[in-house]
Amino acid sequence: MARLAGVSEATVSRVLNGVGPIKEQTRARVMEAAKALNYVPSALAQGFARKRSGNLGVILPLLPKVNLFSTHYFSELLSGIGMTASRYGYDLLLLFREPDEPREYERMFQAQKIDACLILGAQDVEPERHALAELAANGRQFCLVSQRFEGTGYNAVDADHREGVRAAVHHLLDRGFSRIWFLNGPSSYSNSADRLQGYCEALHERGVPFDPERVLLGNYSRTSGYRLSEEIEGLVRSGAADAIVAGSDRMAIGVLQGLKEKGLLAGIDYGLVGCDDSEGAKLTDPMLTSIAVPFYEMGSQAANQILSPLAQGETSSSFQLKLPVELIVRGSSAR
Amino acid sequence: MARLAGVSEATVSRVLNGVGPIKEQTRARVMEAAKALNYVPSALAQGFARKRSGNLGVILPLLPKVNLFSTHYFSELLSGIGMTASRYGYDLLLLFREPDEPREYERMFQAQKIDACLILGAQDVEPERHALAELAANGRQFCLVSQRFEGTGYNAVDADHREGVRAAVHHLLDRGFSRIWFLNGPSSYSNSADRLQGYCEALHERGVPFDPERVLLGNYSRTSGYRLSEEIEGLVRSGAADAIVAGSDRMAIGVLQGLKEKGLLAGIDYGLVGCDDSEGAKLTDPMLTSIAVPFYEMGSQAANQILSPLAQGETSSSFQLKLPVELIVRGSSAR
DNA sequence: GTGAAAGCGCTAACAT
DNA sequence: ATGTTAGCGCTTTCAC
Repeated sequence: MARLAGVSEATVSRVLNGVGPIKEQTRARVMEAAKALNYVPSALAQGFARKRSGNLGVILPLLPKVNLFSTHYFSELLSGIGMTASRYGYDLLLLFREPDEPREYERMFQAQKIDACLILGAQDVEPERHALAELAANGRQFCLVSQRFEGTGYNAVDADHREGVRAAVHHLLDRGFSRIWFLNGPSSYSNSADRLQGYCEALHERGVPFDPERVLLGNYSRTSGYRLSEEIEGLVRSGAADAIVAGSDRMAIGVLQGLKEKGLLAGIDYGLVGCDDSEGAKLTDPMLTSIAVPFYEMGSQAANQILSPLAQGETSSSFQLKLPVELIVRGSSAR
Repeated sequence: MARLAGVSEATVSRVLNGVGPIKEQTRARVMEAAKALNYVPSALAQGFARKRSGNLGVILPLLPKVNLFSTHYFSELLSGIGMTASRYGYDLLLLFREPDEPREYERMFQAQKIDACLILGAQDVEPERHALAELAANGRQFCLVSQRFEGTGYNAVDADHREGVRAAVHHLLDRGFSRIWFLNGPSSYSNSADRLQGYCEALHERGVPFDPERVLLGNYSRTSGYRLSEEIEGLVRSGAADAIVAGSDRMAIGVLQGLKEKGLLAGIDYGLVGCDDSEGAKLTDPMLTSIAVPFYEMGSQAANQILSPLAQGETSSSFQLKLPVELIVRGSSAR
């Protein structure tokens, strides 16, 4: 060890960790020795001694063949999380949640693999609720990203999907569309409920009665949108619908492609808006009007909220953030 | 500890690790106690004792605003790596490489944060070569994914890009295109050289002389393809080019969109093929003919090759895998 | 087949 | 301001 090089023992620890008072001279001597020996402390031993791993767990669903969420979603989120975590000296431990396996979040804490965790793509289903309750019961630090659980007070960072869809509907109404349908995703995602609420709210604000018949259900995939385009064609041709707001770009793109095959063009024959402003939104023809979500920022904030108290040894208070979204107008909602 | 519940001490360790001989009776007693106490061994202490972290490092470039690689690429790769790693009881430690920071790969080994690592998106530049040489010098287990370094013998898993582009060129020639240009990416990626070679090879096989003038240079982004579409328009209109093979779907899509704005349609006015068969390939109109790369499989194999010896305590031999790709024909190369 | 004991490399009281 | 010492929770010789 660097003890040979220097003269002391625990002092090395103090110097390297910047703890306690140290004479500038010895500090210099230690640093020098460390450099000379190219000394790198073992994070393993360190963690063991201070009972923390220095890892932030990131739990994410195993996307079998790309579904539900756009991959864009994950990579942006991960980058945001990673950048912020590294600022606090934390590393990311990636944990894939396999579809049917039990969710053993608590286990990772017990094993001391992670000091805290962020949960992406959670769903409001029983096993999930149970796993989260277990974490909460043990006082674990965790934060849900893009999903909230009513009546729990769990930490969460989300985007303001309600407001996004509200803006989208207003936009369509402003453009002269009046029979707007809403294509939503599964209700196990709180996002879905949020968007539906935004849809209703906007209609209400403009004096348009809400008609539950005008809500369709997909599963967030492009295929589900494509499949529904059959039904939607009829609606558009009969005049029952003149615009669609879809809960994801993927579904919107499915609709756009399906209707195009049937001779109906987005932005001309009907208005179309997606959600998430994924990369795909710029690839369709016409390009897709969509609601941009600050994924990077969400990841960054979630990591910050969780890590900042941990790093300072402070006790953390619960938080629920809702970040603003932005309507990006493109050709699919022209007229 | 479970020692109270059972009767022994080190025996618990033996039972839980399935090491050494143990009477079936005691084994049962220990297991029972473990279950009763809901005992989960500390991976931290375990790692400390046996000097290994149980983590597989995954190094990836911080994609600032999505570039070079499609995000599809990373999520597929990560899933493949994650699945395989979990089979070996390893967790993934994600390490973002910031653009200009020194690449401190070796440091993560010294700190014992990881036992081995996979490097994604490496480039053939000096700092990278240096960092890798350092790893090799210290006998670290690592594997490059989607990048090779000539004359080094480093472990690598790659796709057969040469063969992919070769197939693409043959396909275009078969379809009656004859003045095929190639839009390549930066030469710091071995992929780029591979693809160029496939391009030359195919032309050669069909008796078409290779003309270096017909090679354009982009940076793998959609924008770079879009920008080049200006030049390409001229080539197509003058008859100097009637088809393009691009080194990435992103560049191909940029070209497709740019030329469409100028009134030239892929699959009608010219042939177009991309690489990677990303999600975007199915979103353009016409859809993009592309070369499918088995990213998931590549990740899975890389993890397997690295982890399998580690887990068995065997010594590992070096490997260079090249997985097959598949040409997916769609509208952009019709005629 | 199972205990006993040493020790992995560091941190954190406690002394000085 | 710095040295001493006792572990952190496991694995692993080495005896029995």
